[in-house]
Amino acid sequence: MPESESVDPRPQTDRDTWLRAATQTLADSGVDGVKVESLARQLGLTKGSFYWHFKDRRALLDALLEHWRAGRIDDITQRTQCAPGHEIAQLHHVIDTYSLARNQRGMRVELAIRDWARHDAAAQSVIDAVDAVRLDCASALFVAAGHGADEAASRSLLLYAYVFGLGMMDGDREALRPAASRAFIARLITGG
Amino acid sequence: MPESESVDPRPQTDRDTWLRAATQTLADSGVDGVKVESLARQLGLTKGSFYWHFKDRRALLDALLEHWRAGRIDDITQRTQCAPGHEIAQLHHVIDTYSLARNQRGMRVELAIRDWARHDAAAQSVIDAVDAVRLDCASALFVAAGHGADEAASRSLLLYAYVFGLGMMDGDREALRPAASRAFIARLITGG
DNA sequence: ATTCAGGCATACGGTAGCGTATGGATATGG
DNA sequence: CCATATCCATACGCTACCGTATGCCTGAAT
Repeated sequence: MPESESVDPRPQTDRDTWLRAATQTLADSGVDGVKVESLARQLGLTKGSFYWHFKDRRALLDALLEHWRAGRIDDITQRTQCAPGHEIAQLHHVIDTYSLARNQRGMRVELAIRDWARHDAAAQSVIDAVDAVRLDCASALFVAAGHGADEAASRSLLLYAYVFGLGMMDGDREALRPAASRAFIARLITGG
Repeated sequence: MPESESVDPRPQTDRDTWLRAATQTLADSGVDGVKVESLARQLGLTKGSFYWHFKDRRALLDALLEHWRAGRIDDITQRTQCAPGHEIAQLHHVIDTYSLARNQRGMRVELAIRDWARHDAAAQSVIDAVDAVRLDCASALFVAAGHGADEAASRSLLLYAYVFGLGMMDGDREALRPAASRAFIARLITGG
């Protein structure tokens, strides 16, 4: 009985299969669409498999949240690092990352989790943590570009409220927003 | 047997009771929380009452959507009329209407319907109609204030994306947005 | 008083989902 | 060859919800 601290060589292979399917369903149908038996049918498995990998449905949802939180924070910290003097350009890149039709899937996941957070404390906690990092990183860029702390915070809030509001208003179809309009709005937000 | 055209003296009293309860539940728990038997318990009634007033659950949801659509469009047309020369002030009033903590309930209904629209064509159609009126009315104010058509459309989109994005980001609790910050953001959006 | 329709309760069948219990299969190490 | 652990299927009980069928009650019209 090796009770040593060498816990797991690689036990997450099939667990991640469930996580991926759940994330996809979350993006497509919201958190209420993430159902154990529904996912099992989709994967060609049964509940027996699920309840071996997860204690219950809630454990899957918590794992989903944790995975998303870690991924988002990694993404933000990477995307907000730039050479001095290029802060505004970097902020424009952040805006494009969210408002471009590419990676529309990420936006759907985000919106689903935000809606979920309206009824679930754990989801709200993850949203709060991710938003705090986002606003801090964006504010740091604005400050590095020469703005005051208050203005930097205001512009950061406007930036993220805009990109998520836009993602909510034109779900996937990007009609009514030509490139010139997006560029004009981005300049208003960044002050560039 | 009076088969005349005098159809209904007042048959909507109890129907509206169901509609009000459904709207409240929609705001609190999303569309998936609007359940016939749950509403019946909440109202101290049973399904027998519900299925007398509504054909099925879908009829309740459709009535909900239609009621919201009519109310929103009335509200917009009223709120975007103003004396010449006061267009920017009127736009600031529109922003305050949404971003103020007051009538946070209206925001919750709005967010619930927007999330609902991601899976339901009827809800999406209502959202599209309301958004079109909103953007048109706001654009008309910007144009009356002297902006070009393209800039007016861009600023209107930024305005609504911001207020809904903000409503989504800080669900009800209005921390991190002091009055000075809100005023600064509003000036950026309106150009005032 | 009788009739009749509005308004609601009760009772039923059916579906979908959650969680548990248990057994089968495969593989790996002793 | 056997034992143990991993991974999954089957089967069960339970609950919540939808929609329908049907019956009760009350007030108003005749």
